[in-house]
Amino acid sequence: LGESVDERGGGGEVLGYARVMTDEQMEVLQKQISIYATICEQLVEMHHALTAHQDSIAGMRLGNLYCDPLMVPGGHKFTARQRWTPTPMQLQILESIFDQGNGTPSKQKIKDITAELSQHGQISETNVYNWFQNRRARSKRKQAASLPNSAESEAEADEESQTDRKPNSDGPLHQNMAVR
Amino acid sequence: LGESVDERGGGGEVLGYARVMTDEQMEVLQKQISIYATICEQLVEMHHALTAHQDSIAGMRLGNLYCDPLMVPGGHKFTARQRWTPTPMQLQILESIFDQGNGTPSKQKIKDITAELSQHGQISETNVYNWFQNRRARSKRKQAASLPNSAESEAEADEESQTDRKPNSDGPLHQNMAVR
DNA sequence: AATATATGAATGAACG
DNA sequence: CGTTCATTCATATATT
Repeated sequence: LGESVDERGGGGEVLGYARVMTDEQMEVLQKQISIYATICEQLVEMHHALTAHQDSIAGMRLGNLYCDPLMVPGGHKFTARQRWTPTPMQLQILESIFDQGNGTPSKQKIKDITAELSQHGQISETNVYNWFQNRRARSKRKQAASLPNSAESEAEADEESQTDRKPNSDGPLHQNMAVR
Repeated sequence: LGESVDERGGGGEVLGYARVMTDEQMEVLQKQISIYATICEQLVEMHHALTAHQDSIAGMRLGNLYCDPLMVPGGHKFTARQRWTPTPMQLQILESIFDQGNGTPSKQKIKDITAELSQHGQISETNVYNWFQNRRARSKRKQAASLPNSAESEAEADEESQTDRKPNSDGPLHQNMAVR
C-alpha cells in the first residue's frame, strides 16, 4: 500500500476550492487508510480460511448484508432491496477495473468480472454492464460545465474542472489505494 | 469532527510542506476511506456471526486495532459537505419556469436558466438540472398518491412490504449487451 | 435536543 | 451511447 494521494495540481487551474493539508495530516490520513487496508486484508484472509471448509455457512455471503445503517429508530424495518447495490468490495473492484482504462468491457470480460464479483455478493452480468455504461456516461458528462470559458489556463489536455461546487464522485483521478 | 483540515500552529506560518488537494481529490479520498470502513464493518460483523457459536467470544481481538481518529461514527466522513440551497428568488424563478410546462429543460435551456439564476446567488447547471429532475419526479409521485385507490380494495395484510416488484438482479433479463 | 419532513444529490436501470 | 426515469441517500429545515 502506500502511495495514495498523488497530487495533480493540474495546470494550476484549480477552480473551486482546495484544501491544504500539512504533512502531519497527510500522514495521519495515509496511516488511516493503511490501517483499513491491512485490517481488510486480514479479515478477508480470515474469511477465506474460515469458509474454506464449510463454505456454505448459512449462505453467509458478505454481499448479502447490505449495510443498512439507516436510522429508523423504530419505524420501518429492513425491506428487501429491489435494485442491485454494489457492495463496497464490488465497488472497489469495479472502480479499479474502470481506472485501468479499457473502456466498456467486452461481453466476455463482463462475464469474467461478474464471476469474480459474485464472490463478494449477488450480482448479474447486467448489473456489471449497466455499471460500466453509467460510469462512462457520467464521467463524460462532466466536461459540460467548463467549456464556454476557455479563457483559463490551458496546461494539459484532459484537465476538467468545474465552476461551482458540483461534487461528483466520478473519478478523474486514477488513484485508488490498492489493497495490497 | 475534523472540521476542515487546515489550521495548525497558530502563528500562521507553516513549517514544512503542505500539499493541496482539490475537492475532487478529497472526495476520492473520503470515498476510499469510507469503502474500507464499510468493508471492515461488514467483515467484523461477519466474523462475529461466524464465531458466535464458538463460545470464545474472543472475536474482539480485532477490536483493538481500529483506531479511528478521523472517522465520524455516523457517516464516514470527516468533512461536511454542503449542499446547494436555492435562494427564495431563485426558487421563485425556477418554480415559474416549471409551471410553464416545458417539462424538458434542454441543455441549452439549463444554461440560460443557470445564467439568469446566478445573478441571484451561487448556482450551477447541475443544480438546475437536479432541481428539475426532482421537481418533476416528485410532482408525479404526488399525484400518484392521491387519485388512485380504485378497485384495489386490497385485502392487503402485508406488513409493510411492498417489496417484491422487480426480482432482483441475477440472471434472467439481459438487454442487448453490445459487444462493442 | 430529538425527531419528522422537505429536498438536493447520487445512481441503478431503462429508453430511443 | 446519450438521455431520462425511479428510487434512495443525506442533509437542511421545521416541528415537538
